[in-house]
Amino acid sequence: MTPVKRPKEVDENFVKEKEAGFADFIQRKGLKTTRQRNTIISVFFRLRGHISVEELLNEVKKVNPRIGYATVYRTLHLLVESNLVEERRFGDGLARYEGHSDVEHHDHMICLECGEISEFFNPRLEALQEKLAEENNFEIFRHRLELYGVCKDKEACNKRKNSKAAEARGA
Amino acid sequence: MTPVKRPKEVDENFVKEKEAGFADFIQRKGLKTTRQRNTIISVFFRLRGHISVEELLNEVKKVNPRIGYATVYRTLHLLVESNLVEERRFGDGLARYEGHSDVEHHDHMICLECGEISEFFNPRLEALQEKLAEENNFEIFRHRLELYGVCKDKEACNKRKNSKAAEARGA
DNA sequence: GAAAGGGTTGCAATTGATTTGCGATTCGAT
DNA sequence: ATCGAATCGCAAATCAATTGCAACCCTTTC
Repeated sequence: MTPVKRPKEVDENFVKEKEAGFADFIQRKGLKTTRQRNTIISVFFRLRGHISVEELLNEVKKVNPRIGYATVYRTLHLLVESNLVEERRFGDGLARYEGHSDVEHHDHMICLECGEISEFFNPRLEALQEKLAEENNFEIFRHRLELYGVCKDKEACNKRKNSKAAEARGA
Repeated sequence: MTPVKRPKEVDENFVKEKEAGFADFIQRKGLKTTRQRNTIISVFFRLRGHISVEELLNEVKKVNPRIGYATVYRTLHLLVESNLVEERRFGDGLARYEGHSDVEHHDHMICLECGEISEFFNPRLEALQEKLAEENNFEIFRHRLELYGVCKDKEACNKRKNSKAAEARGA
């Protein structure tokens, strides 16, 4: 298995690249650059993990409190359309967004106890999927694989669960 | 690849088994058998494929027009809780339900053109997932794999797409 | 560098799926 | 048949997400 590691610190080059990519997209589409969009994407690409709209909006509001849900939603749609961001749904009923192409395609393992989402990538898995599609006369554009279960390391798992619970009470 | 085949005809034994399983569950939980629940599960297990709540309600209303959304939703939740039915979401924003354990666990290929959902199962894929989880110190309870793409058989694909479009106009 | 045209924003209202409150009804153990 | 609890049906509420619209702000043009 190849666990996917995300950089720990904000990579300014990465952010710049994304911002440039978005500017390109905006231009190609004949849309406009705006203060709000800049704020949103700048904040978004400095976050890591699987961001919900609410989480993103909270961060965005720290920069510009007048930005509301609608603009965040609309900008996120543009980001998805521009292929700079992927939308995911893990069954808790709300969409999460992930800046990708830094870490290449990957799949997810979701712990039902502590909520930890780990990412992994395995070329044999990918190859096998291609093979199966081939046999079924099907062409894969993208796929989604999610493993739901629990961490075997109960100690670490409980720690995460508790810190999450504390967070929920506190905030 | 092992495509999963569903029986073409309603299998009365299968339906009976499911009904019995549900009765068991209801009893264990100290809940009650009701006319509505009986109707809903009887109708549900005679349908095949990935049923949306609306589809199910339509069918149910043919038997008892007074049954409404709430009861169907509530019954479906019980069915999921009892493990007789699986809930799935394919990204079109509405839940679909599938009676399972007739056809064992399987994954999905979804054509983005014609909407066809095919099912498949591959033991190597399953084994590989287990292996990856093992290496990551993770225990899998369940997983979800969806391949999104297009049928290579354009003719069949278009036919399905058109018949679906016609249906939408007609109904 | 002002005006024009069109995309964008923020807010509130809307949608669409799903859930819930509640009075009326039905179930099932006694 | 009776009684308490579970269930139903409906309408109202919820929740995430979308949309209508008047005010606003980019960009291009002159």
